[in-house]
Amino acid sequence: MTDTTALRVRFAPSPTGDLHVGGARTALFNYLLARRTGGIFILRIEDTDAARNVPGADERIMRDLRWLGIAWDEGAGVGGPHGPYYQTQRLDLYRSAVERLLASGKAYYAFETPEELEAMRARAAACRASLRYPRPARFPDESDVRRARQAGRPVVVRFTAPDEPVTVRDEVMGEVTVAAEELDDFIILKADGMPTYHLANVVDDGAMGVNLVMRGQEFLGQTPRHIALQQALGLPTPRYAHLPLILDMQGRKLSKRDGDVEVHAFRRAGYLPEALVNFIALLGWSPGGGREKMTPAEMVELFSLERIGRTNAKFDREKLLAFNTDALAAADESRLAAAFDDWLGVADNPLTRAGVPAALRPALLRANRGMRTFGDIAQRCGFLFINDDELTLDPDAVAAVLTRDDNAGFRMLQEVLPALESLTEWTAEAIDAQLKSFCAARGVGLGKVAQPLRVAVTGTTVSPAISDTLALLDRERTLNRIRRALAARV
RNA sequence: GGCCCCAUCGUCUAGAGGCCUAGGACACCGGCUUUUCACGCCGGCAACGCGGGUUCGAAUCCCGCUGGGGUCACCA
Repeated sequence: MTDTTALRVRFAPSPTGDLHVGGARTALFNYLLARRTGGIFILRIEDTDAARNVPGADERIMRDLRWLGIAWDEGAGVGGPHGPYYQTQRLDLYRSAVERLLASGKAYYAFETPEELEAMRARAAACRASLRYPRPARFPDESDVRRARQAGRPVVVRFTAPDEPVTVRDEVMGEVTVAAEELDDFIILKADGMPTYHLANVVDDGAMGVNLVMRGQEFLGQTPRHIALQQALGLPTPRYAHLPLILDMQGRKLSKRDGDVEVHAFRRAGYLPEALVNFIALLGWSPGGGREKMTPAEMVELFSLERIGRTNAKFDREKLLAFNTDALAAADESRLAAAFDDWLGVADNPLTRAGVPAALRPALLRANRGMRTFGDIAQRCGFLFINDDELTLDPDAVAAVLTRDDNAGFRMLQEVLPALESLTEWTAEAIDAQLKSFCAARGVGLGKVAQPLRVAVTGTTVSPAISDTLALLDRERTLNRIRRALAARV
């Protein structure tokens, strides 16, 4: 194919909820292909289902795409020469398409109620067949429409499906032919005057010059309808590339049941967008050669339609977690700081509720190297955001570390307290040195001292390295907490 | 159920007839490191769904079976 015109691709979500990882991958692949080929990536909002639209969902989807680093050249939020990019603002276009179809006998009015259609479907199902709408010998005319309206019946427009088989040449799935009998006279204009997805999608792709449609495989079966519509409307048929699906670990269509699947949920949990993007890029695509870790720029460089697979992929959170751990470890200081700030702005946990002073952030990040998500910081450092007199010691931790062996832990606390009190330079390094010399002098392992201290100042057995834990907490609060623990000893 | 798509370790995948005693990553198991949890390091386990062909030779090509998924809306 030696097409010299630039590729025009699009991502066309309906604003019915947050962007989930499946949609994010579709958007990503379209974006990568556009960047790779010097094409244009369009974002169009398909909001023709008034009942399902969620106010603000469009903005949230855009917010999530931006966070992922997926930028669009034309579309909602940025404008462009083919706008507006919200389908509810393009209704005239669909109506005139319907008019043309009606005028040329390629579409006709129908008046059944949902209940009647349901009954027809039930009858068809009884004969173990799916319903094909019975096309009338004579198409209703305007006077029939008037009568139907007066009778309070719904008025829809149906497309006259072709009586020839339709072949989709899909660039991922190959050639797929659907027999004419499989095509039925589907609705293109709903009773509320809104176009259905099929019509609006085809009309807009035509109007926006979209010449390659890349979307989820669940649409493959609909594509013959779209091609038939394009032909009836005199529109060119774009290239198609249907992506394999992303399933949950049970092998079912990804849903909320399997845990959070929204991009925003991962942002709030403390994932890095580059890790998420890298991970979802590998669901259904592979650069080959065992290559996995890539920067966005490398993905653009390596991406190609030919390397998209055909088998559905399961969404493995464990592997994503591993990617995030690695990305966090690989991020340089400024990147990490920026991502942490971002996370503090969107997450909701004891840390963010307390408000983390900017001055404390670098130390927090340093003390938590090896974390898997930013969420780990909240788990490991919550003790910093509790008042000394409100800190409660976990009974299990006390039993295991302080009272056990005839209060060995408490006694150790008693002994190490003076060593800490005498320390004036309160840095992790100084604390570390002091604790080590204390241990060396007594001939005990650091663990024997660290755990009692950890329980006394955090109330738990888990926190950053003991020197970091104490340094983070500050001298006065550390000593105060040790004294309180000792005083509380029965 | 009709139609369509798919089929390599538990998972994501590499593999485009001999390079495969099938490679990598995650998970898992074992060990090391260690001040807790993580992190890190080393090692190990683990797959071509089944049956027929084609071929000197098949994970790679063809057919059937089985299994999985999608779709059959006035949702997209």
